[in-house]
Amino acid sequence: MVSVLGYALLGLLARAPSTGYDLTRVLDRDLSYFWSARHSQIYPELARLERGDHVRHTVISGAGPRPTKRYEITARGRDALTAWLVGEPEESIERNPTMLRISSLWLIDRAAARQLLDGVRRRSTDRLSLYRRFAAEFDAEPGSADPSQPAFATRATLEAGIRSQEARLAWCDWLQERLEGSGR
Amino acid sequence: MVSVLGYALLGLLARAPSTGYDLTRVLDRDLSYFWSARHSQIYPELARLERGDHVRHTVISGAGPRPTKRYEITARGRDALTAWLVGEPEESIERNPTMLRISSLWLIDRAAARQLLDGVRRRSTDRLSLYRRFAAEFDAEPGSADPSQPAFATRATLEAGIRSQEARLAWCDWLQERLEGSGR
DNA sequence: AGCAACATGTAAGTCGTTACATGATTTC
DNA sequence: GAAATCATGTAACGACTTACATGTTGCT
Repeated sequence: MVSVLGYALLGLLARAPSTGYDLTRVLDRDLSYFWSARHSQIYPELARLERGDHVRHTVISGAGPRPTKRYEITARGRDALTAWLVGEPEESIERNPTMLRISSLWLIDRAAARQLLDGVRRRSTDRLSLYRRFAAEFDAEPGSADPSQPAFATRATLEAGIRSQEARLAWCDWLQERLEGSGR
Repeated sequence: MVSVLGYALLGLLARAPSTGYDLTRVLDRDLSYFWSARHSQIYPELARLERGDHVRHTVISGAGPRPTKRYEITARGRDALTAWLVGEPEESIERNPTMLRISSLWLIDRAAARQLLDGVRRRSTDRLSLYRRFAAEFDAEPGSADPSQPAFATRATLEAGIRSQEARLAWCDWLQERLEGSGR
């Protein structure tokens, strides 16, 4: 039994062998816009994946107080990952704090509503420009057009992020018009 | 200290007094497309909100083995809710299993990729038609155009859902073209 | 010499899900 | 009279966050 976090780690390890620290940089610090995890979750999960023979490690030289471990995916791990990709999707339980706030928008006056909406718009704008910058970098590389390359998949997730933020910004305009339009 | 789930419950109770069972129907079964919770989480959370004087209950006649409790929001609860609405947003940690799958799309062949993408498209289409049906119902009512009515806020979240799904479907088309276009 | 980055682990606590438990009222 | 719905609670477990703990290497 592999958890979703386990599949996230397998997906990264299928791209390149990495240390737990490398994986943490991707999932905690960097561009973790569709999955995130802290190192305190990642290290135990790697140990569990190893117990299930989905990854294996070799000790390499490194700067930590403990032995530095370089993990790589096993054949069994790769099989489990590809089986999951086309398998039944988990019920994605949406938990969207922004929309939760919006659902109580009727409680506050127009000025407060504008403030709330401006915050949403600003964060969305920031996200969008970040994604567009990354997407441009990928488009400059050759691998991003080849479906068998990791860069292709990353570019696809970036496109989803871009379109999602564009849609949200258009929604902000729609809502603002409805707010201002009413003689409240 | 009120949790996000606490604010979700306060938001519902600000609309109408309810039993824990009523709240469960909304957050677990019904249209819980931006927040969800099970009854085992809701009942203890209501008790905690009551300890903090954010809600209060009165016992009414009902069909359960225990006394049926009708909760209503207090002035303090309403203040906490409106303060949260315009306060600092929590870091919304995106956890998107669909995009996690897509990020490993490069591992599988064209047929499997098409299968994965078709699943995404189908679920998105279903969601979209559901949201559109609900939105049409709201548009028929008068309150949905008045920003001080709960129906206005619900209609706004529905619009966000609609636009989000439309964007995802357009993204599916984009990705499919890029997949088929390459002579893989 | 000092600081940032490297590097891995555990512990305590919160949030959320699944399962256990119970029994009255309404509908067919 | 059987089944669905109403109605509230607890227990065990898994997922995730925050905090504790430690020490090396490389850069300035």
